[in-house]
Amino acid sequence: MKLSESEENYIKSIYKLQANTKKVNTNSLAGHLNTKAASVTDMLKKLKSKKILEYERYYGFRLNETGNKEALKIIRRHRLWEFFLVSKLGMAWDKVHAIAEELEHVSSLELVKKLDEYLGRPKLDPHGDPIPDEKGEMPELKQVALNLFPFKKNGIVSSISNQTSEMMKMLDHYGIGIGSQIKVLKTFDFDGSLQVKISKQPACVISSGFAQNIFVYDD
Amino acid sequence: MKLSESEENYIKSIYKLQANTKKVNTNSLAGHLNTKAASVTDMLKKLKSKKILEYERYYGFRLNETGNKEALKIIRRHRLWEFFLVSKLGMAWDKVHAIAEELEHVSSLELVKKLDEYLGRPKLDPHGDPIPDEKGEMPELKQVALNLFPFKKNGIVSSISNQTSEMMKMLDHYGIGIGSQIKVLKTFDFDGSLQVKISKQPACVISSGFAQNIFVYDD
DNA sequence: AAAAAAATTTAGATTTGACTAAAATAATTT
DNA sequence: AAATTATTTTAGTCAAATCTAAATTTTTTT
Repeated sequence: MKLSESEENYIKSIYKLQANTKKVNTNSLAGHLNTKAASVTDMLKKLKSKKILEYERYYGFRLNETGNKEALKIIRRHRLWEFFLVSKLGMAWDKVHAIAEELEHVSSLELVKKLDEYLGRPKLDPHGDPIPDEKGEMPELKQVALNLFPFKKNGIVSSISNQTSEMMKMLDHYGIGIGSQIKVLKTFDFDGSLQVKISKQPACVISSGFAQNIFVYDD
Repeated sequence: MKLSESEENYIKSIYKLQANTKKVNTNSLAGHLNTKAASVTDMLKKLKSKKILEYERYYGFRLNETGNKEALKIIRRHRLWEFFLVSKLGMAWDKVHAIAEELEHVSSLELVKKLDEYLGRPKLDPHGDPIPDEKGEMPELKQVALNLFPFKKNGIVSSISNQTSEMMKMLDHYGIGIGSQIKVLKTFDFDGSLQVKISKQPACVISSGFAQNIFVYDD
């Protein structure tokens, strides 16, 4: 299905709004997209005619199966790009959203597939939101601060909640970045510090305060 | 300067055409952009009013200083993305142009800067075309097949002119990829094979046929 | 259940970019 | 240098996506 940038933005917003309410209404979508209700109505007709949307006038709307699949593809691209921008380019996680909003509309299947592989098939984006897989399945995972992560489990670093340069220096020193493998071996009750193993490096000890800012999910 | 996708495509095409002829004419631009002369005229007026274009009706046109700078920015983005797609995602060099045509319109300055750094500030794209630097300067470099590259000079691999899986296997074996450092130590006249040093690996010998497909530029 | 308020849709305009057909201008040929 | 041909521009449409203002439908209030 070939979709315009605008259609894709509508689909994405409807997808997000319909998670909360059974039927989405025109005004809330207009609010979400920063546009006017009349413009929304126009687009709803178009999406209905493209058989992406269940829509009866005056009664609200929601995406059908096809629409949901399209939404998941767009969200997948968005989150993969966010992951790329943070983990590879080292951009701050609060700056990547706007750029990913543009990149997500480049829809080459091969590109998305190769990008996913290159990034190591990440499951969560840097905000901790799940990245739908190729089939549109959402991994049911949550990220947890490293100090709350269970012992001896393989974790993957999904985000860092402190983007200061001091934090960066420490991350760099320990060789920790988005996507790194990490395992907690034990904790010391005295000051809450943790012994951890990072990828293939020898085990080391990190402070509790440091660990609180490192978010991890179950591999 | 904020430019629409369409405006950017016009600017890019004018830039390319004006390299050959002093003044660009409407029909050739229409041909280049796969559109009609009348549409071109409309856009010329717009670009003139945006003070990007020197244009007198019926007499041809060319970009002014501002226009040239904008063109170079777009070309820079295009070629950096092509480099990314080939060197990092491993896409075939004849497939990346179409995708880069879309990616090039994402114009965040920070994105371009970080991408450039991440890629190691490449000077040529995978087709051997120069990548303008941040200031819009075009490096004056040409790629040469490795078998014709001078001895003992540091070269950077810029493209591979044979994208078969057999070739890929060999490249992989030798640890050669787009962006690799390479130096020719000597050649053997008997069969034209070359002793080369690749990045920090120990020197090794490669066949002349292999070297003919590896393009390199002077570092 | 009628009136008032809120939400939604329609009608008509606007902008961007493209198109066709006709008119204007430039270049070429005789 | 006049006529023909080629190129370019103008005039008028069209489609996508937006908007405002008015009309319609639903919901809420009295």
